[in-house]
Amino acid sequence: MSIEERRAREKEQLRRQILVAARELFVNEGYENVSMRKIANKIEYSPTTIYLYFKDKADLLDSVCKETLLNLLNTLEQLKNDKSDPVETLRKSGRTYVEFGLKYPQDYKLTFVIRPQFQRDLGLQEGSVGEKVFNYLREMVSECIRQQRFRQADVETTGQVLWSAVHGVTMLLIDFPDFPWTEKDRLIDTVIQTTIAGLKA
Amino acid sequence: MSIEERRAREKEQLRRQILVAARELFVNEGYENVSMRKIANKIEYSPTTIYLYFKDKADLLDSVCKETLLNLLNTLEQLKNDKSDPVETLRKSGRTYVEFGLKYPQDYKLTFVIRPQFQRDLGLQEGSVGEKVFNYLREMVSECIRQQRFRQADVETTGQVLWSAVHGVTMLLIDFPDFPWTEKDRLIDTVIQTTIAGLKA
DNA sequence: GATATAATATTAACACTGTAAAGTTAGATT
DNA sequence: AATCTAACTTTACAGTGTTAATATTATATC
Repeated sequence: MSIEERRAREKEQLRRQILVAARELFVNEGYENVSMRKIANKIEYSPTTIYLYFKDKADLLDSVCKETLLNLLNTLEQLKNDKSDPVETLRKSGRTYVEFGLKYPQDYKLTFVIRPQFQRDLGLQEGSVGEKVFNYLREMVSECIRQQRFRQADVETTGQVLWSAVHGVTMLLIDFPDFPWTEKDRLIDTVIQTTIAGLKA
Repeated sequence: MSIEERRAREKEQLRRQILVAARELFVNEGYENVSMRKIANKIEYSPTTIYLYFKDKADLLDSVCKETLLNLLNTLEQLKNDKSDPVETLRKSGRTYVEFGLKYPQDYKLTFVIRPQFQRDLGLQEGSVGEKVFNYLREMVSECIRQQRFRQADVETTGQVLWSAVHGVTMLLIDFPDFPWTEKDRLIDTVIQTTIAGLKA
């Protein structure tokens, strides 16, 4: 069995190698400026080898994005221990989300804009990482409502409102870096605080 | 001079023809699935003719997007007459913005996501249509603050917060059509009302 | 009306792209 | 040692954006 295991390990290694190369290129040069040949060159394999590990270029993108979502989830869940003030935790989560997007802007766009363009029916399938991220948000929100820190309202809608706000400011800051924004940190805080204030009212 | 005029007219006509064909294809098939050859076929000219009217494909996209912004601006400015309640007008403007985005989702994404990817330094140049759209928002917001219907705050920041909210919900609804959203109209209203409520607090 | 000139459109070509099919090679099994 | 099989490569196809050179057309001049 050892041989098979080693083979499986090697196969997994090459898969990861492709993934790492693809992410690096996607992030640095943009998805549509990266060709399968470029990725292949980077890992020193022939272009078509990639197709033995990934169905096509979109599938490769898909796998890269799943990793990104996992990173986001891990980053967020580090805040979960803080059980003191649910509203404060939610605020911090919002900041963390936006900061994640701005720290890896290309990854963020890949995941939340480019991927849905190539991958149809991406509507939070059972057990997906995307679902887990949204579940995190659900928990935070429902705790705020349970403790009556938020106006009594639908958890789903409230969560979606918050997501809209943080996604909006993240996307705008990424896509229009030359726009005369208010000082960035202040803008992000104001977006989050305003939304939270609106949910209390 | 009449001949020159006719020529200029004809030239303008073909330019428009290209623009119309490009918009239709971009909107129906997505920017990256549309080739210059496809556009050329549609207007029954050779592919390279397009290059006599537009610098390249990105320039063509740019022109299409400028038109889209002009449409958005016109749609919004129809609300300007309503001088009664500035907060109500702002709310309506928000709804109109989102509805515009959802009515022409591909145009919206082209303008607010794809274009910035190809066109660098798109930071609201003097006299641009984009600037006019943001000026519209500025006016609305500053009237709300002047009449003390909003908490005393920076007009710029407040405007940017509102833009974040409506852009966010628009993008999410476009990009994740299969997500289990709350009933769409209710979500849009809640996003806008929550943000406005937060700006009052 | 013939010819020169300018504007406009086309053809051919280049260096790419994603990907399918067929061919090759190295290692394990018999 | 022969065979089988998984992994990888070569070749090829139909398509891409774009440039340079060429051809066509319509106007202006003689």
